[in-house]
Amino acid sequence: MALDREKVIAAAVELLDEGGLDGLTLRRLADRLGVRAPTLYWHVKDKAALITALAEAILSDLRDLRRPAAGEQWDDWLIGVAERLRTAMIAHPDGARVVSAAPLSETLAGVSELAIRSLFTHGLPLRQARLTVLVMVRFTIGHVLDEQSPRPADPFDVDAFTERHPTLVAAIGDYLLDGRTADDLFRDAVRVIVSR
Amino acid sequence: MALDREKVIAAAVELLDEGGLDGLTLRRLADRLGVRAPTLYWHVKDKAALITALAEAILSDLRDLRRPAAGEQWDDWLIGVAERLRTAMIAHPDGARVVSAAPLSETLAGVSELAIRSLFTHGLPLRQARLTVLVMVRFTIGHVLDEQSPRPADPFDVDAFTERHPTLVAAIGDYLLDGRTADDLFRDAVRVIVSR
DNA sequence: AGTGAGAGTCGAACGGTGTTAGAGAGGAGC
DNA sequence: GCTCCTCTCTAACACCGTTCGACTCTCACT
Repeated sequence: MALDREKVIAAAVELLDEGGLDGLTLRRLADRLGVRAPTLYWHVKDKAALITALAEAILSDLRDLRRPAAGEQWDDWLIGVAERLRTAMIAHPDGARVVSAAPLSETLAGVSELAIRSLFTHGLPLRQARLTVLVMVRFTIGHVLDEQSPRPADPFDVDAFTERHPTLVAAIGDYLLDGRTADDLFRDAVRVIVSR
Repeated sequence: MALDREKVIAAAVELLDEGGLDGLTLRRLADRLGVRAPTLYWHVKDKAALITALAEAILSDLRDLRRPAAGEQWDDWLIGVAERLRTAMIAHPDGARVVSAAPLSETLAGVSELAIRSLFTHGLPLRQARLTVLVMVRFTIGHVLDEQSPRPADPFDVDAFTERHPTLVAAIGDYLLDGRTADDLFRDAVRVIVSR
């Protein structure tokens, strides 16, 4: 029944799910574990280290990533990877903020490693493989960051916005016709990157 | 000599430049303005509102953006826009963090509006124009976020990292040969997005 | 059995943070 | 003279991450 690092991080994920990154506090985390705040410093060096571990936990779904199946197109495969990355982050409030706050995720490095190697194996020049994967990963983080950012709470004047940015609004409107979802938007966006 | 919102934001930019986002504190900001912290609430609703205004200030260089010149290729033009966006954010520590923390930048909406319209004018279907601009903007933010994130301070074992991710390291090494810079990497990355 | 060394937790405190309430100074307009 | 509005203040609240040093408990070894 002893407390260990793993339990601390698991509880931190719960707290993140309930109140976002701002709701994650060392004192609250300690409360949940039936312990006082200074105790956490025995298991975790820092709050920054906690968030790094949190990022790793969020991305853990990507750890069992497989290379492309025989006969699978590399672009379809890479789109699938991007979707899994987005899904993992979007599963937790502020998930993208947490991942982008972590200096260099080991899991993300593993994903990039595998992806570059797979694209290279499928005939892309090494440089292009690297660029494609880099753009995919960073776009996905930027995109989910935007998806998860708070909607403007201030009195937001839609009409004035439409008047200032008619083409932007028309583009959104055009896109959201016939039942397209945010998932479709993301997939089509990634297609821009991996278009062969 | 009276304090106004504009001066508050200008001082906030100075403070951001000196100490990053963590160094930007309402009390420190008040100090610099020769005033006490609660006074700031007369000029700015919130710290969140201050950061939103800060994002607008950071992006203000993009306000005088011109449409593509006659005969200019739309892809070259869009790369230039991406470079200006990156330059504006990179000019301040945590610039990308500030921009990504702001809910929806008016300036960024203006840039997107102009870019979508320009690409559409140059013959791209509206949907593709929108997707291209969306990916460009969000990739650029994600990229600069990464460029500005603190290098891993922990004892970072380069050899072990290389052993775990050989292709990733080889890709970086290959890229940084013959004097290529981070600017070149960014331009080539954006090229992946706007390849016609 | 006694002792010593860790592992793990604690109370107390430090120096900070954003934010609110309410009082007061100063000038403009009647 | 008086009121209204703009702007700044003091005081305080409820937190925050973090450090220090003391305490308990368990276990291995003599």
